Amino acid sequence: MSEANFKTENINTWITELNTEAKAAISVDCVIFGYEDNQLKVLLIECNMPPFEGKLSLLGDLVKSNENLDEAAARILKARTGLNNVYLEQVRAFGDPGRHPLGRVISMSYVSLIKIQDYEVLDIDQKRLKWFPVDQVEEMAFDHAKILNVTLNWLQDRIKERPIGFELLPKKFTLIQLQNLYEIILNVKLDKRNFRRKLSSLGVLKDIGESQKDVAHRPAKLYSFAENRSEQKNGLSSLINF
Amino acid sequence: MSEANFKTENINTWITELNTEAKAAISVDCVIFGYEDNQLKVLLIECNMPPFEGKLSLLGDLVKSNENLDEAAARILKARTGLNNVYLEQVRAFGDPGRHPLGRVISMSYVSLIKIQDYEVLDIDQKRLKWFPVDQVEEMAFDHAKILNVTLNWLQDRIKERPIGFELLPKKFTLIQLQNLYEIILNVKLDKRNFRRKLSSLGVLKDIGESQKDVAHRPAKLYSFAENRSEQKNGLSSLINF
DNA sequence: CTTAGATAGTGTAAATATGACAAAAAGTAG
DNA sequence: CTACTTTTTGTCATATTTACACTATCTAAG
Repeated sequence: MSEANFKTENINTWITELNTEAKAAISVDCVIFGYEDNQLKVLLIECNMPPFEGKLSLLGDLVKSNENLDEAAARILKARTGLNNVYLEQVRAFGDPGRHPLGRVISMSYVSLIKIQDYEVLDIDQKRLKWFPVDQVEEMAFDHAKILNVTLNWLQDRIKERPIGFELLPKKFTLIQLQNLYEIILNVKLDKRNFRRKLSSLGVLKDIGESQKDVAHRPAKLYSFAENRSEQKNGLSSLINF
Repeated sequence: MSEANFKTENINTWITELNTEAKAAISVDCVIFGYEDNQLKVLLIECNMPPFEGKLSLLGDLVKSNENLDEAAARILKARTGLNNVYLEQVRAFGDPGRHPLGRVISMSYVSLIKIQDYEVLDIDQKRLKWFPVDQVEEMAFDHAKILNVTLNWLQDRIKERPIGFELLPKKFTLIQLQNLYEIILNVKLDKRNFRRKLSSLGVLKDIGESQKDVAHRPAKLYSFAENRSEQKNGLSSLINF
């Protein structure tokens, strides 16, 4: 019986354990993605905690005692971007002992997708907060490089299955913008005509009858995202042809 | 500034917070699935902690201070089933305040798929441990009904994308068994010929040249799972025709 | 040995989805 | 009105999916 401590089904031992060795701090780290200049970017802050001074860090905070995990993530997101009601979802928990130099901290990573244009600079920490292209992020604090990596892989999987790419674009976007977004996030080259055919069969695009302005060529039509859960049968997997 | 506590980037406040309100107990709850008698079953234990005495509970334990989350899950699984090296994956974290009557406990749910025939009864707690068909689980302790529900949905999504159904069957199985498994987990009716064609195109089935014994009819051929990551392009989604 | 009973195993044709591919249309700038 | 840039659109060959029913193989009973 050294393998597992079944005393934990005894209430007194539970109480004891709950108050001693098993306690840890709980945090949430938000991986906030944006899309700008044909690049997938992530919002990071310069860390000032030893031994990671100067390294980049995800936006995280401890979870408050009266708060659930989703609420904590929403609070962090709101505080950093000023945004409410944006795409926000838990990815998974990271809890290696030793992942935090000050003690045991279990962190839930959340992914958020925001329309970068809607983002208000709330950089109360004097310029320590910046968008970084995901493929140009150098060293990170804690295990945040791993968290970012896992979360990015998660996003790549998810965007193939569900129509969430829109969350990263302005409310009105062109089909080329949308295609570029997919090409960049998935690191593939897509066929324009096939991409459009697939998308229109999904029925989530709404032609809003407007066009681009101020471009020195034929303006592209603008679309918006119409939630329309009709034909999600095959997801978007087949957008991809290598 | 009332929205988020940015003092957490100050090391002294971090240390303070890490040692006061933000601490919580960390646990892992394993949702251990098995498949038997044409039913998807989950291994549960009768809870003896007030106020949930007599209710059913997932198999969980506190995470030890020197242990990471995956290790904790593997330990619990080993202790309860005697099994090592089986399918085990983190699903997500549950951390509502108040989810545990004795204080704040953050729990990571893990899903495990086991070949129920390999399971050794390690019921040191006198018969409180039992397999329950997932659709016949009545009241559960804590928020375990929610955890079970989320995890089951996760399994249903995942089994459509990756060839993990095998994990629930004996090493040698028939195609009909495999089809039944999918039908029951996904709650759909599948076409025998289409199911087989799709599966053989995936290239993960190995005909082991044996057949069923002791059946009063034509015996079915036995197959085993051959890890063969060739053609996972479309997953198994198209197994399904409604 | 024959037959009945039970379940396993197999093929094909029609519809749909995919992948590869290029020319015409719509605007701006000079 | 011409040159330039970028958007938009269709078709055909191939692959995949769906719908559908009969034959093969074994045991058991007579």
